[in-house]
Amino acid sequence: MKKLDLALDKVRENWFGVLVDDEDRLVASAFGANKQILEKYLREYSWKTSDLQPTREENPLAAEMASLFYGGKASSSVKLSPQYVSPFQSQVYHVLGRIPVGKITTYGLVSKEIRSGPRAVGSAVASNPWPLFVPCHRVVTSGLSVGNYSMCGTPDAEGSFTKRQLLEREGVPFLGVKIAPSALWNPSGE
DNA sequence: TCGAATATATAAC
DNA sequence: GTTATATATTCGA
Repeated sequence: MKKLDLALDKVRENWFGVLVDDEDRLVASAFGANKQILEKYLREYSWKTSDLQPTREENPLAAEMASLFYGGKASSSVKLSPQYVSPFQSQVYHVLGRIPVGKITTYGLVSKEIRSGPRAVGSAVASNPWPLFVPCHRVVTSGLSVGNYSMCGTPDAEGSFTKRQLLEREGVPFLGVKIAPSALWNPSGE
């Protein structure tokens, strides 16, 4: 890898940032209301994983990410750069990629699918470098409450609120603070 | 290597 | 509602 580029875009009240490698593959993505926090997060991720500091560039992937955030569809051709995630993380993200739009699954069901434990799945989902592109917001607790969500690396109430909004825009039905059981998707296909 | 820290699940009160 | 305990993976001293 020769270089990394960092691209930022603002749509309505949020900033969207992507880190792409020299083959235009997505290394990491992040979003949030605060541009400085967003950029700092992506630069630190870049430094920790590759020892490269990215240059500032334009990239259409940032706008695509905004589209996903506001309920649009992904253009199918986004390539993810796999080199900075563990084998265990890859397994988890493969399962997440199969969750249909408008459905959710739980940390426990994902862990059964790959013969691991729910807590380990939680850690892997929390460290997803490609939020929105890998739909980690579609994983919730076994009690069907929304659960936690990190933005720029930190989980908080704001994150959980955003997670719920994402799910609602995708058509996931809520009953009060819980998700309707009809929206549950089981990765084992039963 | 080991101990602590997780975006958990389950059972018990 | 609250604990207590089991659990897999990761990270740092």
